Amino acid sequence: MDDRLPRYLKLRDEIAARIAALEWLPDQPLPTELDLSQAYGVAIGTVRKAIDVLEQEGHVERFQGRGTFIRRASFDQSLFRFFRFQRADGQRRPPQSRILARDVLPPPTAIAMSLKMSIEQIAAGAPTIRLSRLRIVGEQPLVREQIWLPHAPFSALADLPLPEFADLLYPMYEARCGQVVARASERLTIGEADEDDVEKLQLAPGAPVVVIERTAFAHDNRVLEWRVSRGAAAHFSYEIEIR
Amino acid sequence: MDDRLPRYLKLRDEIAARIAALEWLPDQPLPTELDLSQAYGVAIGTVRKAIDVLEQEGHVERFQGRGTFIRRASFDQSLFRFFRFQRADGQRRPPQSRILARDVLPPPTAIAMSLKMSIEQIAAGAPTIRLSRLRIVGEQPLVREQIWLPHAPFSALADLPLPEFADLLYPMYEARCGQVVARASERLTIGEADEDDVEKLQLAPGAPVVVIERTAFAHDNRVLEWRVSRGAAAHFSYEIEIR
DNA sequence: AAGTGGTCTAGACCACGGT
DNA sequence: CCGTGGTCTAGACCACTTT
Repeated sequence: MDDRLPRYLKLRDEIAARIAALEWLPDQPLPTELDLSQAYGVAIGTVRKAIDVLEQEGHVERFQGRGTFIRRASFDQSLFRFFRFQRADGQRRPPQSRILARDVLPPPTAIAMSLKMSIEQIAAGAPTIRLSRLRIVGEQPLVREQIWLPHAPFSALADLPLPEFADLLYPMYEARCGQVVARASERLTIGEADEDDVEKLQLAPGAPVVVIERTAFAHDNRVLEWRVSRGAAAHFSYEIEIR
Repeated sequence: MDDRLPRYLKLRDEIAARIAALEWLPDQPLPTELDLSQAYGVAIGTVRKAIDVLEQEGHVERFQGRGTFIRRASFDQSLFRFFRFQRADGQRRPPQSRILARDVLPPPTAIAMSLKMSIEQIAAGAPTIRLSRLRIVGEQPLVREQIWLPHAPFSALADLPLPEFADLLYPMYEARCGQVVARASERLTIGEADEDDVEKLQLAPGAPVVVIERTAFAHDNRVLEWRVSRGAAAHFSYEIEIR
């Protein structure tokens, strides 16, 4: 704790720590701004500025009249950020998901590193859960994914019958494992269709493929998930605003 | 002007209009917050909130002790956002630019639309300036670009001898034409190497190519430039934070 | 030393959501 | 109706830049 920091930033850190400690879940409001100002002995304007920062960082969301709430990432439309793909009727619905396989196994070193597993865990052969998944819009397989989860917080998913997996995983992480995804970081590259791409996505061998590697984080910066998604480059389109 | 809008947003709009009217250039400070609060008859906190918004939108930049200034876009590193490419010594320097050609001509309709030219202008065959450019890091040609500019504001560049073009265009737009780029929007897709790519970027025919279309805007939302950049997909890598 | 934006306070009133 | 966050005020003091 740096005494040179302004009060509102110190307060931000204190509240961020309580968020990281899971003191509130996305459906429970934080204390009101007045309560916080009294509890920490600062003016309400200072509390507001601290929460401004947390809001900009994506940790909380404010609703006038209701309160301030922990924010959950909502990437329902995330595939559509990268792939233009519409159903015949022009609608955008979350793609269907088909789990092809689930394995419980110690991860390759590179993936253990991406999951920020400790040296001890890696040496001890700590297991992970690997999901292989196909995402389908209409009848067309669009993207195939491999998803790696640390076993401990997600053990409930190691035994769940495959048919009970929903189309969207993040709500399941929250409902079944109490894990809230707060943010993610992604890396895009271009590769070539491998044998599985040819078979599962019906691509020509060697066709260009967009590869998206995503690391998803909790509010306390624990890595919750590492996934790699592959889809035909022909469908790829991505738009950015630069300021 | 909507009377239901809070005061700080109305004030934001007033200042934004003055920015759009080029009342200040990036090196001249805006009036101080105290001056603005007196000029508009609001409290200084309200002025600060209005400027907060303008700062978030990327219109202005604040410097404690110096003042508040119009922001210029600085995409010096913009190619490196998309292409991993290092010099032998690991440094990242802005790529060199070689202008291959400059033409003054009426644009194809699609590009006239992208430049937001009016129907009348298009019908009258209003000219544009087209630059063909190669961007080179070390000895390696990395990206080739076609850049289209509306003729009127950029006429100074229609006559400038090609050797006087600098590696970075946006500072030239400002210095020679008084045009400040405030923001841009980009669209990424994947294509195949065409004949020019094969020749100028030394790619195999049909090799995957990343295509970046950029529209650059002034503070008043005039389109200043439309450009398309093409580079080998093999060098492509892009990272995003999602919140 | 003078002038700028940054922090902090204390309090009033407004707009919205749920009871 | 009450409680929430949102707006607005007036003023004090701090940190930094320039003269």
